Amino acid sequence: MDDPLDLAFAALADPTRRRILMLLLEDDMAVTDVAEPFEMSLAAISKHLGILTRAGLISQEKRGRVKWCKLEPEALRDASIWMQSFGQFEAVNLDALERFLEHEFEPEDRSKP
Amino acid sequence: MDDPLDLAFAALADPTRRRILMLLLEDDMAVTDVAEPFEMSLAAISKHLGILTRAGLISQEKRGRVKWCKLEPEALRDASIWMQSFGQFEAVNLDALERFLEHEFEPEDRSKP
DNA sequence: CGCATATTCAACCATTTGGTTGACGATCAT
DNA sequence: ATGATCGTCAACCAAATGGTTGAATATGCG
Repeated sequence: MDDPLDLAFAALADPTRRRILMLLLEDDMAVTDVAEPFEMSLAAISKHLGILTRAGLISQEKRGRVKWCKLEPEALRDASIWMQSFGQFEAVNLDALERFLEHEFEPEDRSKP
Repeated sequence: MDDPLDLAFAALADPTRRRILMLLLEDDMAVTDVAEPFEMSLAAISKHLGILTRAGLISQEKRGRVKWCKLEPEALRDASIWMQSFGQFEAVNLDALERFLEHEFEPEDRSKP
């Protein structure tokens, strides 16, 4: 039951946890700051972070009394590779991603508050 | 809770269901034939197939008394793009990627009666 | 018709999940 | 030392999950 794929997919199945990953995409964050935008107790967020950590999707490092959360894309890559084992999907995935990236690579997009 | 990404990732989180998808990669199959390699009741497999169907990962079509199960690659597309984007986020325009991913969280349905 | 095959349904069960609250151990600031 | 802040722990709860059985519903076959 602790198959890495099980853990990764199960972790990704929760919208709160996907939102957390998006937050961490911008920057490493303290647990309290991760929790701030959610209407949910700090303990609940702490649990979600524990699940993401066990799944390998993030890492946590305590410095002082602050525990910093950092995105770890490697585990996602494994899950991604699993999907690519569906040969027929690979082309679809990569094509779609490529189209997206190509479309979004137009300049002057770095002006985000 | 019926966010397509929730359903897709939750469906993929179970090893039995991933094995079923692998089986269907080879060919369309009847429910009984899908169940054959598993040491589990037919009813359990039928439930798993229902979950995969609601997630859009497979489709089921009844012909005669046999219900044929067929892989549906399209639903995997969004989940796969989501994952691959995270896995490769270092290489891309972060702002554009974030805007792209943000679209997944638009159903912020906090309008509870 | 009558029987076998294919699949689901319904009720039940144990375990997991996602959340709460309150107490607690660390750590920093004054 | 005192107190505020950061985060987890423990106990609890409701709901969902993954499985089981046994009955029920189609459908095909002889």
